Parts: sequence; structure tokens; C-alpha cells
Amino acid sequence: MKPPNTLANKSLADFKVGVDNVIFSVDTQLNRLLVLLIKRREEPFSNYWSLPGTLVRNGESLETAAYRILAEKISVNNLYLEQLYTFGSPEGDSPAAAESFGKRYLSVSYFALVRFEEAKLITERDYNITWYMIDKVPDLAFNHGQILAYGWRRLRNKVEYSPVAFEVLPELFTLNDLYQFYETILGKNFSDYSNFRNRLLKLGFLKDMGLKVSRGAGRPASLYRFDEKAFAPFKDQPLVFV
Amino acid sequence: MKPPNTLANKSLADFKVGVDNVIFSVDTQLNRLLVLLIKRREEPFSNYWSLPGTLVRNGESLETAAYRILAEKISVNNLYLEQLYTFGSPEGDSPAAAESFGKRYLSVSYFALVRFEEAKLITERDYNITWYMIDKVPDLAFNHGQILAYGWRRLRNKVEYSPVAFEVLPELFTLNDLYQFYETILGKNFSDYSNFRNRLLKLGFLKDMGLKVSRGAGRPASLYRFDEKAFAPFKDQPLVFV
DNA sequence: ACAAAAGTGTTCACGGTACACCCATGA
DNA sequence: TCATGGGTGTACCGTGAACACTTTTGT
Repeated sequence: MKPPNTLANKSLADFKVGVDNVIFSVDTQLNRLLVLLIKRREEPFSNYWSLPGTLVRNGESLETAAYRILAEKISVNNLYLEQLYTFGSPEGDSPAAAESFGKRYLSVSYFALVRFEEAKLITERDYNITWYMIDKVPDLAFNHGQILAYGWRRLRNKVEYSPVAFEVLPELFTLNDLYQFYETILGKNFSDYSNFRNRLLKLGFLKDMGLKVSRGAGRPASLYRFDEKAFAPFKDQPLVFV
Repeated sequence: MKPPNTLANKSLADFKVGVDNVIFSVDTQLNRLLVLLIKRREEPFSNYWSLPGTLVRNGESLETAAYRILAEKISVNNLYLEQLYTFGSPEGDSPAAAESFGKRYLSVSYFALVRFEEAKLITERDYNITWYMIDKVPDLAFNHGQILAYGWRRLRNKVEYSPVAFEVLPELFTLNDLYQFYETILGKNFSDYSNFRNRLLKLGFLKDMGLKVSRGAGRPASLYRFDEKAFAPFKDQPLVFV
């Protein structure tokens, strides 16, 4: 990043910076991977669905803006958030770009995973807001389809070698809960269930709490907790899960 | 990315956008991993070393700006380039930020790998420019130390599961060249040499050209070519190399 | 003939895969 | 007592790690 060069400044572009979030959640009951979409009520792309986004305000960092979007749309306590990618074609993709001469828009996208069960949607006037099943998402406004695809890929990768799952699962969970979680993100039969069990238990960062929970018929399941300290050696090591 | 909302625009931040490049190259002769640094001659951080960067101009995309930096500093034909991360703390990290009231700077960083042998440095008036050995890099201007660390991590990851090496190695290379390349990036003894050979050859995307090259004493080595088509099945598959 | 570098082969142990099987509970 | 889901055990195969060995050149 260079300091302003007063001589050459004339040709430099001025930007407004937008932040767009790809917010995922996993409905473990119905085995559904969901993404949060908002129906636009303004031109351009009026009546199209879009990713929740905002423009960055004075005194606000990118990440703060990303959290603000979240807070404005849903209320959650448990979440994971990271930066995805920055899109910035010259003279934006929107027809409105022409009228705002010399103003460019740049979009920094973030990827978030939230706990579905506790996420309450905040409905605003003029906005429709919904969890969309990932495989039912329609054409989106702007380049949001591209961003979503990118975020989805990142989610799948992330889940394989990082313990994001535990940021979003309840404190105590059964091994089956965990398996379901991976299954809905990575697809059915991503791994044999019993091998999944054995591998994870052998790694030793899942602590058996000695509690049982019974869900309808069948033998009751043990509840486990994720032990952050015991996981430490597996940081930066590929393919821990799956 | 939202369209301009004329009512609320007052509180929105205006940005200049900088692009900073982490440009790596591998000196296979001396087994050195190098990064391109530039000595600043202006405040702030005058006389500090920094990553090559620029501010984005009107009508220029982020990626174009990244390529422009490269073209201004070195001349290369073979390179790999991808976006790294976007930094954008409010009211920048530089002392100069205060004087430019209301202007914010945002830095989009790119990561590049170029072929060392063909990269010619373009010396400019007022600038010192050098290839620095990665483990000898001094404190850098702004947050460039952080960006470099980030880029270095990305380089190591990238190299393990993607064929970037072949973007930067000569058309024809020996298996030892390839091994050296990985060794200087991932560290000595990242793998047993003969196992490295066997694994890569078994995968079948290295074609033996039937040519031999002799380098001083010892048995002459076969020259290989990277076969892009034969590599296709290994796309999106983790840990092909190493 | 010897050193140096390229290339081949062999052994061993571990870990993933695919199953079959046992256990505890509700209905 | 049967169905349902939880949990354990085992046999096999592939593959990676370690290392010894052979081949071809320069000097």
C-alpha cells in the first residue's frame, strides 16, 4: 500500500467498499445445508435474491461490517467467520454503475457458518429473508452466484481439516450428530460410519462425558465434548476429519 | 454489494485501494527461496523495505493492477498469480492517515511465483529493488510483514496439492530439478528422494522425453515434461505431491 | 578405478475400507 | 421379542517410509 502521491492522484480510482456474506447453517434434523438469502426490493436486480451485504462505513473495519450484516439479519451466539475473496472489476457489473461516474464498487466477501437451531431471522420492512436449501438456490443478483459457489467450495474444504464443526454444534453432541453434520456438507456416504467413529475417537480430542441421551427407539448414545487442547497437535495438519 | 443509497451515503467510507504483491521465486541453483522487496524512499516508513505495491487506477481491475506491479518491477514470461487477502483496518496503520482526513486505504494482496532464471529486475530511479532470501527478510513497512507471512504459508500449501511448480520450472526438467524445487520451499528432507520419484512417476503425468542431460559427474538424468491432460484427474484432490 | 549422481527394488508397518457382529433400549 | 439405532471387532489391501542396491556417467 503506497502513500498518496499527490501528483499522480488524478488517475486513481475512488471506491465504495461493499461486504457480502455467504452465511451457511446446517439443519441437522432434516440433513439440509442452508444459505441465507435476501430478496431485493430495489433496482438493480429488483426482486432477485441476493447475499446479505452492506457498504462499509467510516470508522468501521471490513470484519466489523461483516459482523454487522450478520447482526442485522439474524441473532446468533455461535458462529465461525472468515474472509473469502475480493471482487473488483472496473466499472461494476451493475447497470447503475454508469450513472455514478467515477465511483467504483468493490466487494469483499465473507464466509460464515452459524448454529441453525439458535439463529433467529430478523425480518425487516422491505426485505424478504430466508434460509435456502443449497441445491435449490435460484439465479442471484450481481455476481452473487459466483460468490456463493466460491463460499460453498471453501466450506467443504474447511470442514475437512479444521474443527469448524464444533463452533456450530452444541457443547455436547453425539457422534451421530457429528456424522450427520459432515454428511449434509460433504454428501451421503462421505465415509463409513463406524470407521468415522473409530478414527475420531482414536485421535483423542473428543471426550466422552459419560452421559447418555436417548432419542426414540434404539440404544442411547454417549455425549461427547470437543477438547480444544487435545486438538492442538492436529492444527496445520491436513485431513483430520473424513 | 449494494447499490448507492443516496440517503445514507454520508456515513459511508471512501477508499483508495492498494494492491501489494508477495512475489516469490526459487533459485534452484543455490536452493534459495526468494521474495522481491523494494526499499522505500518516501515517508512514511522511509528507508524501510516493503512489498512492491501500487494504487488501483480508474478503469483498472485489481488483477490488472497486480500484473502492472509485476511488469513495472521485473520482466517475466512464466508466472503464477492469485489473490491472497484483503486488509482494511479503519484509519490505516500509517501516521500519514491522519492528514488525509476521511480517506481510507484498503490493501488487496496478491501472491505470485515467477521463474527466477528469466526474471530481470527493472531498476527505477529512487528505488532499490532486490531478491531477499526468505529467512533474511528484515522488518518491513506497514503491515507487510504480516502479508509476507500469509503469502509464505499459502505458497507452502499451494505447492503441496497443485501443480504450480510447472508454471515456473522450464518446459523440460529433471526429476532432481523438481525435487530441489520442493526442497527449497518445503524444507530439506520433506520427503525421501526415491519415494518422491516413484510416487510422481506412478501418477503418470510426467512424460519422459527420452532425452538425457549430463551435469558434471554422475549418470545423466532424463528430462521430463508436465502433461496437463494427464494431470486432470488429480485436480481437486488433496496431497498429490509431497 | 573411483566418486558422483540417477534410477530401481525390497521390506515392513501402519492405516483406511468394508464388513459382520454385539449391545441397549422403546414399542 | 422384534425393530431400531449405538457401538465394537476383524480381516484385507494399498500405500508410504526407510534404506539397500544397481546403473551410468565424468575424471
